[in-house]
Amino acid sequence: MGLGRDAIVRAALALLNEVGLEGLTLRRLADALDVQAPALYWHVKNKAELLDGMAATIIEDALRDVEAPRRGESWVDWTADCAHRLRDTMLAYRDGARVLSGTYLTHTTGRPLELALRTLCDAGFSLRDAARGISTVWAYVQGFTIEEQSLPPRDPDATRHPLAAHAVAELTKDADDRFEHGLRLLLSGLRLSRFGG
Amino acid sequence: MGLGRDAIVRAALALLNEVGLEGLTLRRLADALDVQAPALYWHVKNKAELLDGMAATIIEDALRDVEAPRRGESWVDWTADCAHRLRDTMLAYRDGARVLSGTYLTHTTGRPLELALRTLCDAGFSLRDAARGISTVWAYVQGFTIEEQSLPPRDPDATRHPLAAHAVAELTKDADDRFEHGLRLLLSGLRLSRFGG
DNA sequence: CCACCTCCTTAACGTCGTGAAGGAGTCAGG
DNA sequence: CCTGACTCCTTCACGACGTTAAGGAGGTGG
Repeated sequence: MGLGRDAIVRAALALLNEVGLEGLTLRRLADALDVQAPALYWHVKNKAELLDGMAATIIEDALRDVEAPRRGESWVDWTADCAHRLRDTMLAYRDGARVLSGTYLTHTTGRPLELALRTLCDAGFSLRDAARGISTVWAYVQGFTIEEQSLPPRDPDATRHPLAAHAVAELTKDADDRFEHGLRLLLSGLRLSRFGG
Repeated sequence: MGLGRDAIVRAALALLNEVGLEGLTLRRLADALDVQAPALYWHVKNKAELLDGMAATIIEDALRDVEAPRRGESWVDWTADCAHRLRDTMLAYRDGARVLSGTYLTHTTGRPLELALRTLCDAGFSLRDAARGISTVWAYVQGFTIEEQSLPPRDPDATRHPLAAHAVAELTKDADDRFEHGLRLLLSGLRLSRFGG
C-alpha cells in the first residue's frame, strides 16, 4: 500500500475542486493523504511535475473511451463530440482549463490524437491540414474554457459603449450554446477548406 | 515624481521579459524600481491587481490604434488584423498570453470591442452573432498563443502513432502560418454563417 | 511652529516549495 | 538469527514569497 504516484494525482485533483488552483499546496495535499509534505517528493519530482500529471490525467479522462466514428457519423460530429468531452472534463474541475494551460495536446494523448488524425485524413484532409485543423479546434476549446472558468467580465460603460454592454450581457449567459456556436463556426470553416485552400 | 501605478505596471512588464511569470516577484519588481517591496502596496492593492493591470496594459497596447475598417477593407481582413495585433502583442512579452489568461476581452477594451461589434453588425450580423463571433475569435487567439508560448510538445511514440508523430513535427514549426490558417478557417466559417444559421 | 498628508522604510508574520538526515518496515543472503 | 540493503516516510530546516503593522522623512497649509 502506501501512496503511489497515481493516488497522489487523484487526490490533487479532488483537492483542486475544494481549494482551487491558488489554494492547491503540497502541504494541504499531504494533509489530505495523511502524510507529511516531503513524503510527496518520494513519488513526484516537483510540484510542476504534479501539475503535469494532473493535466495528463484530465486529458486522459476526457478522451479515454473515444472510438473511431460510428457508421453514419460524420467527421464533423465526431470532432465536435471530442471537443465537448474535453470541455466537459475541464469544467468538472475547478480551474481545470488553467491546469491544462500550456499542456500540448500531445501530452499522453497519443491514441486519441492518432484517431483524430486518421478520421480527418479518411475524410479527405491531407495530414498537414488534419494536424492544423485539430490544433485549431484544441486552441479554441482551451481558450474558451479558460475564459469560461475565470471571473465574470466587468460591465463596460453602457452609455459610451452601448453595443459592448449588450454584448457582455449576451456573453454572460448560455455558455453551452456559445461554445457550441463557436465550435460549429470553426468546423464549418474546416469543412469548407477540405479540398484545396 | 515617485512611482505611480502606471510606472509600476510598465516596470512589471519589462521585468516579465527577463524573469518570466514564475520569476515575477514583488521584491524583484521593487528592486528594479529602487524601492522596498512594501512600497508597492501604496500604489497597488495586490499582486493580483498588478497582474490585472499588466493584462489591461497589454490589451490596450495591442488595440490602441485600431480604427474602423478602411474603404475597401473587408470585415474579414479587419478582424484578422485585430487578431494578429493581439497575438503579436502577447508574443512581445514572455508568458504574455498566460498573463492575459482569464482576462475577459471586456477588460478596459470598451472602445475596440465597440468597434468590432459595429463592424460586424454593419456587415450584416445580428448583435448577438457579432458578440459570439468576436468571442470565438478571441478564444482562439488566446488558446493558440498560450500553447505557442508553452514548452514544446513531447514527441509521441512514432511506431505506435505514426500520424501523430508527423503531426507533431508539423506543429512545431511555422507557428505564424498555423495561426493564420486556423484564423482563416474560423473567419470563413463566420462568413458562411452570416445570414440565418 | 504645528498638524497633516503623502510616500517610503524597517521589522515581522505566516506560508510556501524544497532539501538533508535519519528512522521504521520489509526482505534477501549468509 | 543476524545483517545489511532498499523503500517509504518523518522531522527539521532554509530561503523566498505575499502581505501587514508601525513609524519616519518631506512637503504643504493654517
